Amino acid sequence: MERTYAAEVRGAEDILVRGFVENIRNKRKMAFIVLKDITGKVQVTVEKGENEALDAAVDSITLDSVISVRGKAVENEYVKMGGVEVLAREIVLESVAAPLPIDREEGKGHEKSSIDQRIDYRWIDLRTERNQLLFKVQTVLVGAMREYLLGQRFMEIHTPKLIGAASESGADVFEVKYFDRKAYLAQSPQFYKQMAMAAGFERIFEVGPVFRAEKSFTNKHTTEFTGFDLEFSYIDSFRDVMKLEEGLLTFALGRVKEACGEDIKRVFGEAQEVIVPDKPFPIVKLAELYAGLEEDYGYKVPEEEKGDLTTEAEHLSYDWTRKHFDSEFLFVTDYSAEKRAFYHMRDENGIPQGYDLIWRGCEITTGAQREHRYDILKAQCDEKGLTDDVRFYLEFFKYGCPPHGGFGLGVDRLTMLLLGLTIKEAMFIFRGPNRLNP
RNA sequence: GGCGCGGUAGUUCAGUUGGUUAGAAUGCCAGCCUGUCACGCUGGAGGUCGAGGGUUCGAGCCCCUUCCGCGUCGCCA
Repeated sequence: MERTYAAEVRGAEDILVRGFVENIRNKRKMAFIVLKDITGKVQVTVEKGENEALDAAVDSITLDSVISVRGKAVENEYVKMGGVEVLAREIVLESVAAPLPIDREEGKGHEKSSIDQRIDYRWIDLRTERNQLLFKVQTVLVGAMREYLLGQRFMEIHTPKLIGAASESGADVFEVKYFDRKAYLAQSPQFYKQMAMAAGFERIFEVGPVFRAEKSFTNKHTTEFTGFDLEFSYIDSFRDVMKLEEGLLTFALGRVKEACGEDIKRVFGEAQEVIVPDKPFPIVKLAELYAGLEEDYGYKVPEEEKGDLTTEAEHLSYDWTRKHFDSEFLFVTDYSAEKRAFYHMRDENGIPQGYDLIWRGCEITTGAQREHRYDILKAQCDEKGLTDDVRFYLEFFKYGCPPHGGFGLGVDRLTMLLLGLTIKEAMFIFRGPNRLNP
């Protein structure tokens, strides 16, 4: 018999619902079971004393067991939850759950277990409506971004994550054993994205894992995350890259609001409003941002930090951006060349032609026009002392390569900020310096 | 790596100046209860107080060592 989803139960003579037992109120003559599946919840009602097998099943059900229930669906205004119930004729206990080792939700007189404890039993934690909505939102978000790009002649590619040379800096990559040699986990698809440009692909993107061997302990860092990277050719300036990202995010947020905006507010709180930008994102130079923060909040950057954005400034920028531009997004440009990657193009004054995008006070993107002229690129590479490490990469630019640029966007950070969470809460499974399981 | 904080029932937490048998809520188990919906009521089980050492008549509490974890900064997406 075909299964009916909990949210779709209406009056019916014979129906089958299947799911987890979210709650059970087992009384003398009656039992009420709240069954939950991916769509929602429905009450299963059992009139006891008529069917021994049924009574026995009810008595052995524990919280979070998995059951299949056949019965009659009746619309009944006395049922607070959904106004409909399934009067059970048969209950099959598919799987019995032992008492749960964590509390997923706040209950009477207690908080839910800490996120770290919940991650130990993440599969149980993920059963909540809240967490399942999170991944629905992420699916809509990434799906919309893909749709947007496919509509603009982008191709989706998949670059290797197992690489032979420690790229970019060499310090923050994971080393793995590769037969009798060493290999490394890709800390960015950067070089391969650019190789695709040299290959004449013109416009590509990739959604895939990125590994960073950094002992970062913050609520927005993880050692493995999902990067949304793109790169495209024949641009005139890094402003073209910013323009594209602005269009992409505006489109994707529109889709998220449409599909999940109300659910997000209901589940994650009224304050979690999805705001679809309705005008261009403001753009400021890093020095201008610091001047603004000093003026409005008395924030002074330490001299040695001036070329980069500090965490405190990043947080302050949220309020500052809303106040001055009525925007949640902020493009920041004109970082110092020492702090930026060697492959960023620089102008005649040595200013990197790139940007960071800050959303709700958190960096979500670094983008730039890339240096595609071999001689200049090699010189910038020499300056950072990386030439030996990236010899293969430099080859990409020797045999013809269009001007191009692109950016990398953190999918997990995007999700986290969208729902007002920390990185640990926003990821399917968090990975950190002290966390390699489950 | 720097700085800060913390480890007490399955879970979330209390635990007074060092003083009998370490408490509560929730969960779990048993019993009662025709319609509950955070169901209710009664009873019960459940602890090497992270580990080791020390001070003391006496340590969950004070001291030392050690392990584990978290927060935050730097780093970045």
